[in-house]
Amino acid sequence: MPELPEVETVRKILNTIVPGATIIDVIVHKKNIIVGNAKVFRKTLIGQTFNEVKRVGKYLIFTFNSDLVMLSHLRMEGKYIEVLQGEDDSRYARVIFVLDDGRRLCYDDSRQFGTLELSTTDKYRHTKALQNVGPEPFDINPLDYFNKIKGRQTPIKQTLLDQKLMSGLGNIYVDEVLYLSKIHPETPTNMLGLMGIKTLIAQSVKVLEKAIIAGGTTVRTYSPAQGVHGNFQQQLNAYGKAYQRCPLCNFRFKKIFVGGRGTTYCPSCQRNPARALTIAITGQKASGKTVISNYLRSQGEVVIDTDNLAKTLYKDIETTRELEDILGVKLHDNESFKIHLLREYLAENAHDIKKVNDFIHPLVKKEMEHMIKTSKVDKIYFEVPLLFSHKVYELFDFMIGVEVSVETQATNLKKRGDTLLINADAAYMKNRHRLDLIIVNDGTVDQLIEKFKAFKV
DNA sequence: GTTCTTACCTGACAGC
DNA sequence: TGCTGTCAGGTAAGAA
Repeated sequence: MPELPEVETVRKILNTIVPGATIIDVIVHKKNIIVGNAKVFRKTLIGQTFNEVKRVGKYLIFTFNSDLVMLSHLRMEGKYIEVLQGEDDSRYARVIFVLDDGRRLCYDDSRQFGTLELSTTDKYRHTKALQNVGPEPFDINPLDYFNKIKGRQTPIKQTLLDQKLMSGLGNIYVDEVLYLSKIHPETPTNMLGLMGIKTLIAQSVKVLEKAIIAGGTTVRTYSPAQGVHGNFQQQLNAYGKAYQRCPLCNFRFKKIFVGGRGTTYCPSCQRNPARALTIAITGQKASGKTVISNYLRSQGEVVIDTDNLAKTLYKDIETTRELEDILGVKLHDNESFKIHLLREYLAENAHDIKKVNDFIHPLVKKEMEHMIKTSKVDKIYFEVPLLFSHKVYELFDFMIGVEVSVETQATNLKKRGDTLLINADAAYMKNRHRLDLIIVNDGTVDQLIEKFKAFKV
């Protein structure tokens, strides 16, 4: 994903390849890459000799031995590949510049998000594209930036990604900057003071400078050019580290979505001042979750039981009617929902349990989100047996799992005459690597509580 | 003016 | 094995 350091790396490579070369033909395989008329684009470029390649934000600025300028944005997958005489064009060559010395410069872009646009030396700064490019962190005046953004309520991550306000940061580096600044990505922008903004700009400069020296970052499908790999991925602290341990606090990095972007942060180092800390208590069936919940309540903590939340949903006639339609079976008697009818149906039609879960769990998740958003306390616990269903775990900063031996579990289940239809243990076992703390409940209730007390946030 | 949503596009990968 | 759905994310455009 080309952000400022990757674009700078591409610029440096291009300056060793293109200056002095004259374009004798332009082959446009995909017209949608070109801003404006592709025929005019081709005709204008033929006969032009490349000069220096410059950069503004994430735009490459190709100059020529004339007043012509070509603006190139790589977007997601764009790259330039030099092809020597006799070699094949690159796999996703969308626009090919045929040079007078037999080489070909391929603009390669599998996803075709990139753009190429012609302008002139005196006009390109005023094109619509560059009008939307704000100052880079190296040049920005912190007070000006602060004054522009201080009224915004959007998460700071989205503000930092807004190229009009400040250019250069993309999804990878913004996570790094926020982690190093110890600022939660969802912190409302207007909750950060001038000092916070100054910290973010200073860290942006540091991160981008280091990344430029390392030649950018090579992740997933992106590398700056064929055979060229940046090394900054080895220095990444947060990006791509979801559910690994934070080296500073040993809690696990979490992954959430901010403005639709995958976001990794450390919930312990990066606290969100705008909402309560969220802690999930999950575990195998009959493992002792409720014992911990009751202990927390006795200590004055707020603990929400998600099983009860689900039961509340069954009191809403619109919800139960919808469930009735989904299953195609009668669940009401005298306009009143009867849970025993659902239980009886599922006992005989176990394959429909998934249908019920797919309907109920998202509703429970939504209700939980609402509770977190509107909560006035600074810490809120949820007892969540099905934490790993429908990505409910994304709601939590911290997660604790309680486990028991098979024998103890069997004894506990027998004691309470358990008739649960839903088996959560498989999902739990598959996802337990995401948990911050696993408590093995192999002793007395007091011993279980003592083990839980080791968890401190 | 701000905020949110959708579209652009295709390869990689997980899950069934 | 093959199919389907989801995710990756920079930016523009339009709606709210």
